[in-house]
Amino acid sequence: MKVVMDINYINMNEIEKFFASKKIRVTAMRLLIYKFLAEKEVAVTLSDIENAFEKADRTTLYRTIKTFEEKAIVHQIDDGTGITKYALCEKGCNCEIETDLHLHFHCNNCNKTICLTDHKIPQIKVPEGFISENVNLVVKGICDKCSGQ
Amino acid sequence: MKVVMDINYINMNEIEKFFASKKIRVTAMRLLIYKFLAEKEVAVTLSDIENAFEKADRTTLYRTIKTFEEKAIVHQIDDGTGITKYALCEKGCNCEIETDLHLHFHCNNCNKTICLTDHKIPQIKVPEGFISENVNLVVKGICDKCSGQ
DNA sequence: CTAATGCTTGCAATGGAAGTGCAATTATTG
DNA sequence: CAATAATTGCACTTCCATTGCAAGCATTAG
Repeated sequence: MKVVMDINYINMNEIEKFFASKKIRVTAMRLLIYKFLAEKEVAVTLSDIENAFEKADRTTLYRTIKTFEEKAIVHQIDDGTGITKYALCEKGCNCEIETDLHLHFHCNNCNKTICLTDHKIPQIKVPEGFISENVNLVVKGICDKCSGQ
Repeated sequence: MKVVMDINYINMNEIEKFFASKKIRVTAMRLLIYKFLAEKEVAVTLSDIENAFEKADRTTLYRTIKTFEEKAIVHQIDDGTGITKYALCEKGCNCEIETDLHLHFHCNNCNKTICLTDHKIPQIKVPEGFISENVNLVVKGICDKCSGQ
């Protein structure tokens, strides 16, 4: 796939180094998708990415995201809309590590889902015999932009 | 649809009264599905119900569950598997009321999802400007039955 | 530099779950 | 019993997730 590289080269170099550190190949598609995610403040669906890159194949986007997920570059968010969303992991975010989970906010008005990375999930107690490995917490309501009006 | 009523009649009468109090009609299908849910300790998917009542149409099961949901007889659970699950509301469970939310536990081993009705969700703080209306919390790990071995 | 290898991409197709329109059936009410 | 309203079953449709295979491109060994 040929793309016009109208994107910041300095940034790109950094991303390339980042990809190398994650031991994945640097491809145009991956760079573009990474950049797209980095520019968004909200979690996106596969369809969002699809619409942003209409020339690319859905499968490629899908597998790119899956690759990112495996390498802990993005994390999946299940916000209860039924559609899986994705967002870049923050610096130092260790999504694989159970204790590092932040919560997600889903706005019922604008339908956007945001990572509240500063808001760690409190310790949840589970009954005797249960072993907690992972916690998913989604708060639904009205986001700051929608409530401000 | 004709069904063999090989089920406890005394129970059935109670369920009928319950349905009446919820202002929904008593039908064979609804009684059977309610009984099915009551006998399960875990949240079930539409497919689970489908497999249990192979003679019934999927649409009927689907709409029955939707009716139950509207009348706050069952509540939906989104446990992150991507498939919506349902469980009976407990006595006094007010799923419509945001403050009454309990957490759910999803076992990564047996793949079952359980309502931990005794475990209320702690108050979650959201940033300035955000309005919390609803909280969904799913803990994943190993359940008591699977960890006991 | 070139060939061999392996990862990446695109196309086509599949599968599963959710949801809807309509007609037929069943229950309720007057 | 007749009229009305709710419920059920069938046939589709839509949408998202996922996979197999072949072609293309990048990396490595020689």
